[in-house]
Amino acid sequence: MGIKERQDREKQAVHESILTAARDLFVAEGYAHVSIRKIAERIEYSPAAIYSYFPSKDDIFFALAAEGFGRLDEAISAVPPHPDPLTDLRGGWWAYYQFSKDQPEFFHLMFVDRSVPAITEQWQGFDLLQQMMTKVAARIQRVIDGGGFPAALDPQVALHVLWAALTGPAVLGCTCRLAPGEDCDALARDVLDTTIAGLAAGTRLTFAPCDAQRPCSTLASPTGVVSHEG
Amino acid sequence: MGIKERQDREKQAVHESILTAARDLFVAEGYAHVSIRKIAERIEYSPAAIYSYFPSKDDIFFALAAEGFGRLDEAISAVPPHPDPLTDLRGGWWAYYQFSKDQPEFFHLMFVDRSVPAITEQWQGFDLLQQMMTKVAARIQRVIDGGGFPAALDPQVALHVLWAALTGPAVLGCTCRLAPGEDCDALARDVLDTTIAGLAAGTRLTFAPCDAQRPCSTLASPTGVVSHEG
DNA sequence: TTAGCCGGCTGAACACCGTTCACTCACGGG
DNA sequence: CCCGTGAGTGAACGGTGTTCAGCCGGCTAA
Repeated sequence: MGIKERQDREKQAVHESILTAARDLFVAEGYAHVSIRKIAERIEYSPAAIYSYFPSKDDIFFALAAEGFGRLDEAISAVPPHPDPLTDLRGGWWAYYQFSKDQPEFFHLMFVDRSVPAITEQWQGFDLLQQMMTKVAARIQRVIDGGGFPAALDPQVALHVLWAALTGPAVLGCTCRLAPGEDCDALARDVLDTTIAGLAAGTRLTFAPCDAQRPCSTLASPTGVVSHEG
Repeated sequence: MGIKERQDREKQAVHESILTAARDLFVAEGYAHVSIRKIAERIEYSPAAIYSYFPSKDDIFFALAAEGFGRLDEAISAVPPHPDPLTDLRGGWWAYYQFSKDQPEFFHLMFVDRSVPAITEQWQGFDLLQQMMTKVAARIQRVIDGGGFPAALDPQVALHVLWAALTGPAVLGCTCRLAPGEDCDALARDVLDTTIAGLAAGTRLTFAPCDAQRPCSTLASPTGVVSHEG
């Protein structure tokens, strides 16, 4: 009896079409111009129908954010490895910055936006983000092993410092906070090189990272709850 | 005949009360929760009345952003000068980061928000921003003169690198992109120290700043750009 | 084959939003 | 004193996210 299966497939197809419509609108016109009614019009359903697939508009954007991490991971993974660990690390971070230019709406949603509370509330729950961090930490470790960074440097700390520093030019770029004509790429490159140089110089660092191995607080909220239904 | 003067004063008072109401709502509930109707209710006028004082809601937020630059300038100026130029510079940038924590809504509006086009369109028109940049450039010059930074370092470039780098942790902090329990202050401190160390190390920089003295008419042409990105 | 149920979907509505506009009416100028 | 001006209003327009009663077609059970 394949009826149930067919129905499930049909449901899944509509679910997917909602995300596709949202994504298309989102990329083309930006987060602010995506509305439930526009999505509904695209998929030729009534606005109310969407609510049997997603509990709220926010959940659609949460799903898009999750997809964004996949895209970012792909973009970073697409960089060919370089034999020199430092150049390799640099390439990975440059891909992160490039992502903010190539997919500004995704970048903004993932790393800047405040209007989708679920994204910040479930920040720890983005597995791909955690995996990317692990991969980058490994690259940093290789630099340390190669003598490019001090042996005392904690890869997790360096990761956060690089991430934070490079997020700056990415944000200034995608929110148009540079003078017209100023080259955001050059600024990002300078920030990246300067940060790498600073790390190499063995600056004393104070940040205490949190990760699965090293949970850093009792504040760890259970979260959960998001039922994308099934 | 003080009638005109009184009328002007009254108009000015209402104008001011609109900004006050908007600011109070804005700081208390965030940009997203400020509406013309709520402002109108606070000042006990009809929503339509506001439109004879501001052409649109965006213009109210533009005015608040301009005010924000005043607040930021005050915050930075309030840091007592330090005899050591590098410590002095560090203190100024720390005040910038602290501003993002003390006035997150203002910071977001000024440096992150994309929903008020006027802010980015008139970015160059914020005199206080230009003045702040000039002041910071002077502080950087003092560090250079004191030997803390290489003589070849362009203060304007260093300014942009520091600004961009430090904006990163500020954004990650005020958009809740760190794990709960992770210390954003420590991260900001590390980014600041790392960036300063990187600048001191004499990293070759490529950014071409624009300012009144050095308008960058033609799009800055990066010389010999590396291609990690492909 | 048919009766009945189940659930996906719709239309209408609610409570908001920014903005516009015809209108009122108190006030000041002549 | 009368009239014009302009500040302020109420109502409306078109939009938003979201909810809900009810319809109806397809599936299941008899």
